Amino acid sequence: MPTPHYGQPRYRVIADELRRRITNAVIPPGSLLPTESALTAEFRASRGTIRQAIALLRDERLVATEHGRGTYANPDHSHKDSPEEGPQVERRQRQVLADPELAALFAVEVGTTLVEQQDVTRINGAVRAVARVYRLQRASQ
Amino acid sequence: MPTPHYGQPRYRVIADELRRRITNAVIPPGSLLPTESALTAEFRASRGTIRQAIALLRDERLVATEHGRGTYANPDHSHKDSPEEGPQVERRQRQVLADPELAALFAVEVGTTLVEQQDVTRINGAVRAVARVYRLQRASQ
DNA sequence: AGAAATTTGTCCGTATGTATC
DNA sequence: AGATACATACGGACAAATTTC
Repeated sequence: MPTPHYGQPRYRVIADELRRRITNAVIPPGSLLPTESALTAEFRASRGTIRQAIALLRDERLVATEHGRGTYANPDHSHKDSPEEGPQVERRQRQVLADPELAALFAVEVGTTLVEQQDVTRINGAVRAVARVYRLQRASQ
Repeated sequence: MPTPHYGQPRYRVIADELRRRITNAVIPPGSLLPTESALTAEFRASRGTIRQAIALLRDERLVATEHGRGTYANPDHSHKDSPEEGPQVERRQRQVLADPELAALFAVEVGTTLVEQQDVTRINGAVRAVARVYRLQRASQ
């Protein structure tokens, strides 16, 4: 068979199927996925395609791969039975003292009080990004 | 042809070199990187290896790829032709080591390499805000 | 408008290196 | 030491989006 990939690419279809099995606990949390060669046989895809699919799940932190061992499902078991889906953001604000780099940027003395706002973005409980925004403290009148 | 990868894998070495050129403006912001086949010739690596290197930079948001067009360096066209007085943003990426606080958030070891993206927003030349976003660096594939 | 060339995207098959058991 | 499994790398083929003529 040539290489037709109308619509969804093969590796995405395979990733979707594996994701379904993991979220439905067909592949239980903490257990090993089938080996790459087993998946190669099951999906009739090449190893490269299987690895592309697994790489997608790895980016979602849905699996974790260990060299020479295998690929584990759901490594972070924050299993509070909370069916969270979309990203969740925690926002926190605090005062910090300007280090030399920030002081130079804001053109203030080192040690000047700055306001730091920190946003922690989580996807499925795993931290995806930490954003910190620094501003000068607002001069009150 | 054998496939030795002593020490650093080739795609990582190539990614490091391309990252250097971009941050040193040897490849100016907004410009196109050499095509995959050109990079194949220059580094004498297969196309797959070149694409692996570029994928790393894409994960760092250091480049952006468009199907049929090419891969752009530093996709942050913040300066248009119009001399606006609005806020101007300078974006910069660098790799930093996780301090204890970030390590705890990302659930990684202290010293793990993170990607930091810093945006400095200026209004009329004065720094108004400094934003730093931290993300995990993609491990492999 | 249309065909050709260019460039990235997907997929395959294979070979070899490296880590774990 | 041997077997198993993932990691890296090569080369070839065709698909799809864009640009060029």
